[in-house]
Parts: sequence; structure tokens; C-alpha cells
Amino acid sequence: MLTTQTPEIRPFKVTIPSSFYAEAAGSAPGATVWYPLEAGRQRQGRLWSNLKEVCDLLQISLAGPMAADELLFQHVRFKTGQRIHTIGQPFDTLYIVKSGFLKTILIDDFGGEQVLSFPMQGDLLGVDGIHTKHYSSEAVALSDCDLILLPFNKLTALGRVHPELDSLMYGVMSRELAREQAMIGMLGALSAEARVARFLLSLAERFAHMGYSSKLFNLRMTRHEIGSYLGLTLETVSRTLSAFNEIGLISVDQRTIGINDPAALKTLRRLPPSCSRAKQLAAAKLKAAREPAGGDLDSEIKLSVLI
Amino acid sequence: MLTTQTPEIRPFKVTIPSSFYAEAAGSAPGATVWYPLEAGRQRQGRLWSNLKEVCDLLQISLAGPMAADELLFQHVRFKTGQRIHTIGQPFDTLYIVKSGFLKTILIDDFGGEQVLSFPMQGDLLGVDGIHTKHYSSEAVALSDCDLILLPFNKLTALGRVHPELDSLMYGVMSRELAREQAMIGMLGALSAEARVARFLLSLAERFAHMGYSSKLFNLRMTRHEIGSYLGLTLETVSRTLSAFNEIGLISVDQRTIGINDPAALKTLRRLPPSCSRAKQLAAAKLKAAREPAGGDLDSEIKLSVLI
DNA sequence: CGGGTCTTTGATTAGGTTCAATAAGAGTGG
DNA sequence: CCACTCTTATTGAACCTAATCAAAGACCCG
Repeated sequence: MLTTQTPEIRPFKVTIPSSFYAEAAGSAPGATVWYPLEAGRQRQGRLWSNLKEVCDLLQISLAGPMAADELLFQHVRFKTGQRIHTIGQPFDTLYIVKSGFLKTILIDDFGGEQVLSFPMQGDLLGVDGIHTKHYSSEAVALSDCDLILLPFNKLTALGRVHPELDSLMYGVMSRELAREQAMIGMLGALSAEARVARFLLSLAERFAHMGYSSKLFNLRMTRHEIGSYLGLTLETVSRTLSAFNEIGLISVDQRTIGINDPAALKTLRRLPPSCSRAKQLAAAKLKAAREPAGGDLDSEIKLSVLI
Repeated sequence: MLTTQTPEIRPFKVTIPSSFYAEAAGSAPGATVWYPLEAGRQRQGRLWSNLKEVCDLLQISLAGPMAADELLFQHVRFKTGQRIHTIGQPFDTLYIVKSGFLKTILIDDFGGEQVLSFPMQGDLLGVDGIHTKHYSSEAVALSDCDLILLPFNKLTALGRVHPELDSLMYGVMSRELAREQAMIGMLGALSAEARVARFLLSLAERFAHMGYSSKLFNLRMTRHEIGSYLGLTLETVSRTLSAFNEIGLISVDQRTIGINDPAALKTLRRLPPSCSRAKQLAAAKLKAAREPAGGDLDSEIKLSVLI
């Protein structure tokens, strides 16, 4: 299962040749330059980050004095649709999202993809690969992305020189774990509406933290991907969004979402019947139509409903 | 939310006074004795484990030579029903399960508990507390338990002396993360029957790994707890178990489970209609009764439905 | 413009929850 | 030891949420 090399056909291929990673082994810990940059590749934007930038990005405060600019971490860019890593691929590096939006997925026993998370700025990718030395999930760019490389063997080697790195990693992994626990809690206990509401709120919070508006933003993912993430179908997601829109909690226009009533979204457990009233009425009509008790009115209704 | 000190009344109280943990801070890294054992407490059984035992328990192979018996880890025993840690409690130590069975839970926005996992031999507890310095979940003993203490500040301090410890921790945390991802995948995608089937199989595997029978074992948790864990109601769990029993996949007698057809359980997606036949027949009857094409029966039914 | 994907909305159905009643243990105290 | 209670488990019936099936509209991109 873990050895699958994902024979599926995908829209894009990873453009970084494996040789790009090949030189990771065998250089001294603490070296300031890790990988020769391939000639002419991805020169736009900042290509390196120091430890401070990495910590800021991860929102982790590093105890003790930092190793300043001694440690540099290389960036890589991915275009929309590209895979960062695939299931079963040998694990060697972690990634921190500097900018852009991604999804991580699991391929279930037959072919269907299950969305696990939507990483964005400050999130860490690839942690699931440490244990088995193979990635157990797949990461795909939903927009053009700028990722910071954290080659894992380098990281552990550096951990011996700069122990604060290990603390940093513990913190990040623990946060990830707690986040997944919250996700499990949500999937286990909440209704469809509550899931969608919380999803929107969590997006809003994350956008706010990145300096974007928490009141108005664009979804980078499809309804299908949202549904997969929330354990719902795309139709249910769409309907729920429409319902929220109708009662004014949010404003929906395709992938543009306006958050109008965050408080209501936060406390929402089930949708007040006022909005599903139409549905209920229709159901009542049908019911009434099925039990005619004799009468012309009844037949009329039956017609209007059935035609 | 995280600051909740769990005001709920619980059947048991933690018997270890907080002063037991108070001396964790401020001792030298690498010390072989960490905590004074309270006089007369829990002397039965082995009280200390060395690093090798810990690694064996965690099923993690430690690269490089081990620090032999220099590092000793203290055990603590908990009785059935006791809480190991609660939500919001300051984080200071990790626990490895040496023997016994537990559950970890989340308390959702109103009071209901959501089961996150059923830790047993070799599992690690408390990792979710590292990031915020407060446990974000609660662990409860489902049977008498023997846990190994891993005071976290000691662990990080020791990591500087014995870097293999950090690798060990990365591996364990990564495994935990991958496990939770699989859980999310399951909750998002599988039917009730498939969830129960997988749950039984995973229990069987874990029992087998501990040297117990994978064909016959006792559940340590209630139907309610299983349901919470799987995102189902206790009734659904009970019914599914009964259905599996009826078609011979398993044998159920209260909490004693016999696994008869592991292969079928593994590949099961939805239950073959043969077993829900009774349900279908009943439904068909009702349907037939509801559409009698005119007659006295109609009014009768209407009455019974509307009143 | 046309073909693709994505989204919305409707109608129907099925799987799972809820409510309810009963039964079986386990523990407690007389 | 038995009656009593409390928790846990089983089973039935009705209801309801969300999935499924289906069709049409919106958007994007070559």
C-alpha cells in the first residue's frame, strides 16, 4: 500500500528532477549552502530564508539566541496542479509553505482521493513520511506556491548543533497533531452545516493571520475538495453554502465568500428550520398529496408538485 | 477553550498529587534519577525502564549505540477510571503505555466527550500538549495501567546528550500523525459497517502484536465509546456487531469478540443486502400497506400516522 | 464558439439517528 | 443471598439528514 508509486495519470508532472535532491547526503552539518541551484531555474523571488524567517513563518517562538543567518533554507516554486510529493515516494524532505495554497490527500482503497488538509502559509508538509521513510500522503499545489525546503537528514544533523531546532520541530508536529485531533472531533460529532460553518471560519482566521481580509476571500479549492475534506458530498457543500447565503450568514458568489456573521457561524449546530422551510413545505405537500382523503384541492396540489 | 479545567464530575480523581510533578524543573540533564518516589506508593511491578525497553515498546529501532542503562524512566500505575491528564492542565510529561488500556477524549463545545483513540501497549500519550504547553485532550484508564513517564523538559535536555532520542521522538510523532490521517480518511469516506469492521481488525492486529490472540479478545470499551470513536451512535455499533455476528463474520458475546473472517472484514464496504433483508421486507410491507389502491385500511393507517 | 470542469438546484432514496422499551450484568447494601 | 439500582446492551419503529441520481446553468480556456 505504501509502496504504491501512484500509477494514476495526473494533470501535471513534478518538474524537479530527482537529481535535484540527490546531493543531500554527505555534506557537513551546519553548512550554509546545501544544494547547487540548477542553472536558470526559478530565479524570481527570494530563494533563501534564514532560521528566523522560518520560525516567524511557523509562528513558533524559538527559545534562546538564534543562529542568525548561519542557516539558510532554500526555496522551491511549484505551479498550480503540480505535486510536491506522492504517496509511497521515498521521504527525504519537509516543506514549509511560504506562499500559495495546497491540498494534501490520501488515496483510498479504490482510487478515490480523500482530502486531509489545505496547507497554506506557515504550514508544514511531509511530516507523515518521517516514520516509514516514505510519504504516506500526497501534496498538490492549488495555486502557484513558494515552499521552503527542509531536508530531513540535514535537519536532524543540525539539531545536534542547534538544539533549538528540535524544540521547534516538536512544537510544530505537536500543533499538527492537535489540529488533526480537532478534525477528528469535528468529523465524528458535527452536522454538515456545522462542518461547513467551521471550515469557513477556520479559513477566515487563517487568512486574517496572513494579513488578508477575514471577511472576504476566495476559496482556492472546489466544492468537491471541500466536501472530501469535510466528509460530505459536493452537493451538500453547495446547498449548505446556498442556505447560509440565503439567511445572510455569508455571501456567496462562486468562489468568493463574504463572512457576514462570524458569531452565528461559530455557534451554529444545526440550521434553524426557517431556511429549510421550503424543503419542509414541499415534503408536507407531498405527504398531503399521498394521503388525499378525497378532494379536488388535493389533486391540484398533486399536479403542481408532480409536473 | 483550552483553559477549561474540566469542572465536570468524574467517577475517579487523579490520585497523584501535583507535587509529584513539581520537581521536574531545574535538575541537571542526564541525571539518572528524576523524581523521588513517594513513600509506599505503587511498589509492585517494575518501576523503571531503560532506553532499550522504551524503544522496544515503541517499536522504534534506534540508530547507533544506545546509552545502555544510563537512562532510566520511571513507571506509574493508574487504576481503572483514573485520569492521566485532563484538558487544559499544564503539560509537562509524556507517557508510554507499558500495559493496560486507555481512551483519549476531547470535550466538545457542550460537554459531550469525543473519543480520539484507544491507546494500548507501546502507544504514546500527551504529545498534543507540547505545542501549547497544555494538554489539549484527556486520557482515561479503561483498565489498570502501567505507564512510563517521559518528563518533557528532561527529554529535550537529554536529546542534546543523546541525539538518537530526538530521532526516536520524530519517528513516534510521525507515526501518530499518519495514524490520525488514516482515521480522518476513514471518518470521511467509509460507511458505518466498514468503520466497525476496520475497528475490529485494527484491534485484532494490535492484540496480535502484543502476543494476545487476534481471533478472540475482549473489548475494553463500551459501545458508546466505540461509537464516539467511529463517529456513530452506540445503537449503530450494536446493530452492526449483531449483523456481522448473524452472517458469521464475527462472534459476539457482550464484550467478547471472535474474529471469524478477517479477509471479509478487510474488504467490506457495505453489508450485503442478505442481512438487512428483514429491514427491507418490513419497509416493503409498510410501503404496500400505504398504497392499497383505496380501501378502509387507508383511513386506519392515516389515523395511526397522524396521532 | 465549443468543450471542459465546476456549480447549483431538484427529486428520490437509503443509511443512520433518535426515541423508546426491554433485557442482561455488575455492583451495593440490607 | 437476594433485591435493588445503575450502567450497558439489544432491538424495534419512525424520522431525518445527507447521499444519490439527474439536469441545467455558469465559468474558463483554447
